[in-house]
Amino acid sequence: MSESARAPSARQEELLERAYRYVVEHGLGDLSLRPLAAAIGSSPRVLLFLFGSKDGLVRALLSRARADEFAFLDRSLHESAGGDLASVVRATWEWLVAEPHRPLLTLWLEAYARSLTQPDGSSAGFARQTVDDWLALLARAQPPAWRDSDEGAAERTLALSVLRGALLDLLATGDVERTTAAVERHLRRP
Amino acid sequence: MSESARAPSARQEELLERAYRYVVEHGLGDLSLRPLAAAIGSSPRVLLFLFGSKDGLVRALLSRARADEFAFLDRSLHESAGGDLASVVRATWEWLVAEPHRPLLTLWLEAYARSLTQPDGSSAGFARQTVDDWLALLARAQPPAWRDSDEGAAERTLALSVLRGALLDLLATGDVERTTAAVERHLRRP
DNA sequence: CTGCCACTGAAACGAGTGTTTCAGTAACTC
DNA sequence: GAGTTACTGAAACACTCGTTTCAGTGGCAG
Repeated sequence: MSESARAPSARQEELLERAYRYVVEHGLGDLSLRPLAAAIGSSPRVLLFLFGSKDGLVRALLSRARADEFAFLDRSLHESAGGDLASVVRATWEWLVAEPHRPLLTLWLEAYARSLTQPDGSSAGFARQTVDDWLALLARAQPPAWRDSDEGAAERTLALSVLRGALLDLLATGDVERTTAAVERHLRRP
Repeated sequence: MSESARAPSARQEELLERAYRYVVEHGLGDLSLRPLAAAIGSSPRVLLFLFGSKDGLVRALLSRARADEFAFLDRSLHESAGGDLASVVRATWEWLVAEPHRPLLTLWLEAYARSLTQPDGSSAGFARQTVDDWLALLARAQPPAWRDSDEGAAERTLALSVLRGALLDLLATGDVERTTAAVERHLRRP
């Protein structure tokens, strides 16, 4: 009856944190319990005990990744409180372009692709959720009247597309200058 | 000495074609020789004989996928020959948004993420190559003088970002109207 | 001291993996 | 007919996988 994922214990949070750092480095694709356990000083037995199954562990890791995303979302929302859409986009791009975030963003993309490939797997809904979350964030930076119009929806969808499209380019080429210039070019037209 | 991937034989092309159709449906992530072979009326032995290894097969599949991409690239280039950047982008989006292409584009995204996660794996360079190919296509739709400037590079990088960002949104939400409106919104400003 | 509880180690289980070995079969060349 | 070439089937090999079984820890409550 035990051995499932109830309220997270202290040990569970600690191991999740270490596993998360491991996954950000190595990706989700060929994640395997034995190498992971060895790297973070644990054992498959314990991971299975704490998270119920490998699937449960992956779910926990993904939700941990979303926590990172949320943390930035909140920070970005407060920093540019009252700012217009352009300033939110600019602040977001600055965060995306920072080198230390690169592995995290690669993991994010992997989870995104995963949730599309296997809609019923451990990463189900991941892609859909991030789209909704970010659109909601951008909506808050729009004037309330404009926000509810179709054109307002198109405007923030476009803003999100520019950010994510440029991110795809950045992750593949590493070309900060060109991708930043593209984002700036988008922003310099009202 | 034999059993490697030399000049593609007739049988090899036939099986590659069937395997490709299988992979477009099932993804690359948990591709496995025995189920694949069973589905396309072959055997692991034969696939290994014809492609040398599973890695060789995956490489062949990815290059087959790129052939699909190239086919569209060429068609798009001829159809809108002499057209401006906006018309090329519009034609491309029409192709991306067509329902039958959805599984292919999901596979494309999976390969893209793969090549970022494991830069030395079977899909090495995939992301980088598609970015370069598409940027080159868009460049041909720009006036020769403008094309070589930094602003020209930023303009086509932005165009590509809009297309791929909107594609990410489309694949996750399936919302054709909103994503199309976003692309159109981008196009309606010179 | 007793019982409970969260946690852990060692080893095994059964299934699935890519790959290899061995033994062919059909077709085409000389 | 002999030899070469391209292809194929059945079975085994050596592994890794997630998961389970069994047998414990150490700590804290009654």
